[in-house]
Amino acid sequence: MPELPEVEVTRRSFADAIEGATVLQARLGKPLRWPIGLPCDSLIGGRIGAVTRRGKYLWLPISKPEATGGLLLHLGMSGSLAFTAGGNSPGPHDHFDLQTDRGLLRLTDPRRFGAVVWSKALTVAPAAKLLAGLGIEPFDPRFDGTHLHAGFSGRRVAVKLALLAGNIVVGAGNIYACEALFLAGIDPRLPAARVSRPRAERLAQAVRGVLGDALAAGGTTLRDFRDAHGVAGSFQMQARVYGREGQPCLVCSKPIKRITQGQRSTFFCSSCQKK
DNA sequence: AAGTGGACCTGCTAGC
DNA sequence: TGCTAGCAGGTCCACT
Repeated sequence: MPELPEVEVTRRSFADAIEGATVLQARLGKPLRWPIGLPCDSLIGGRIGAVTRRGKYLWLPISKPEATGGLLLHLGMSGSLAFTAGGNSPGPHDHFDLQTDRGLLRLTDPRRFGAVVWSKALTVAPAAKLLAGLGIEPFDPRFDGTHLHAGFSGRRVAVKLALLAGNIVVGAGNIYACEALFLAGIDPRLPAARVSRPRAERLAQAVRGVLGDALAAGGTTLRDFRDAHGVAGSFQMQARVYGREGQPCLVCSKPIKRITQGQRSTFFCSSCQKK
């Protein structure tokens, strides 16, 4: 589900409300991607700080007199967070609850590719290791065509896969990588190293543009994405290529193609996107 | 080092 | 109606 816009929309939808709350109870459901790394009960009494985001991870600082640290959250493919008054008993896909004096933060994640991991700080293990390979934030002013071009140099992989890898720039998952390449007019199969400087500049702008548009639209809701208050996103209405196999390109009317790259679907217009 | 493919897990849909 | 194959928003890890 969640690429950078969905994670950021989620963050914004509950960060202010939960900041300063005190943990009353915590509960785990079925195992997620990694063990949380501490007994849930030891979170009780902790005070929640300002929620931040790095790539597709959220960081929820929790401090106690005797222990300070936080929870690093990832929504995987199918995760979402809800922040509610509470009272509902957990369903079969609710795998983490953080009951606070201001409401219940609940992670729902059917496929359980998501994660909730305790770390004493972002700068130490295990958080530091998980964040170590991440590329630059797309809204960082230092992210531009020069940065992309440098990251692509020497890479023979297809540009789509280089974008998706997240070690050059974070945040563009399968939907937004397809969309950005369409907007930049670049064939997703082009080897990354063969993207020229000017095209890298266009691509950087396209990545930032599409992620920004998606953020403004509240993210993409293909099936089940909701923010922490249950609000769906609407960017799927604006998608130019993703999920549109066989439908006419909005620019040239030729049918959108679907191919497989790295065992994932890529949607593109073979007429508008050039090698 | 970079590239490739498998792994994790569940649910939904299309097709027979 | 029921079964099966294929697909899904992510990313880590082992292997070449």
